[in-house]
Amino acid sequence: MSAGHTDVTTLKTLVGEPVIACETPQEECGVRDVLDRLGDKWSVYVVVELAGGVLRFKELQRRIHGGISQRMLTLTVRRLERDGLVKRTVHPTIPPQVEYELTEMGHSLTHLIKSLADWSIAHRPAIAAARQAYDGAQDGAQGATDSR
Amino acid sequence: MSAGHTDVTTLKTLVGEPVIACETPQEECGVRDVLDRLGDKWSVYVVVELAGGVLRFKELQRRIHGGISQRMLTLTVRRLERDGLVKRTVHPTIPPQVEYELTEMGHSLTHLIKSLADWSIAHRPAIAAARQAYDGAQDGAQGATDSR
DNA sequence: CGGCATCCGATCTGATACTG
DNA sequence: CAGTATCAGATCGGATGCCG
Repeated sequence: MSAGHTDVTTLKTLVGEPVIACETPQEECGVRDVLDRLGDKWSVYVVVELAGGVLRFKELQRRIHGGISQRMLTLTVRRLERDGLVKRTVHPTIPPQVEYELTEMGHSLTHLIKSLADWSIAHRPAIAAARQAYDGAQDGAQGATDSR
Repeated sequence: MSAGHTDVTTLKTLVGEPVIACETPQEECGVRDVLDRLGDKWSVYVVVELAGGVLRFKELQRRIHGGISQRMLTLTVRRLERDGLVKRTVHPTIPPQVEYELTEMGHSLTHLIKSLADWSIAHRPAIAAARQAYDGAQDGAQGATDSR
């Protein structure tokens, strides 16, 4: 995805407080690797759904909120498969039946996602509040009067 | 990446945007909140840099290697500020001086990013191998499964 | 120095149509 | 049902220019 990323030097500790250290210079600490995968719109949802068990294509699509398009589900699932996070099994029947499931590695990622979810849930109120405060301040700064 | 992604110019309009409702456990919906923030190209790096301490705009920009443009840094930092992850302090001096630092909440996110980095580093070899195996298996006619 | 606005190319996504 | 191909619209990200 993109070029020009931060190299490791930027991931180092700045003020003595060890934060995210990276030993391999020139490489991006791998953060970008994961983020590129987690970063896209649907991967996480697919992993989450698959965390619950094996699912067929259509079923997987049906479960994902917001309605992922067939195209995106295919792309997402392919990337996850390529990265070894998801295993795809094709049953040569008619009509075709393809099942998806997490690999060992995929499951291990699940735990991180869980942490992210927990954090998110825990801080959502705070984030929402911050958002409102911010937006509110913007309004006030501009306009005057009122309301809201 | 995301549907509701903001541009500074549209930040205000976002306010109470729904977060893809949740049907089952809350895990899924909460994830989106965080992911939208972690998902974009630079947020994580900014958080990482800020994890080490207070930084001024220019300094922050300088540290993010790969060269983040002023525009993106501004947008990124604004989003983080809006979400209450970063605190922005303006010193009304001439020339202006603006300092950025993580909030309490921002720091707590740092730990998660650390986990992500650790996971990523630990599994990078496996992912690389999976990628190669996948691409290799595709050999035959279609090439081009690029690596990104 | 910090930051907003604008033009513009590069990507990403969804909708649609077609195949095995 | 599962997947591929393609076209069009929405977004993203960088470069540039102006302002306080």
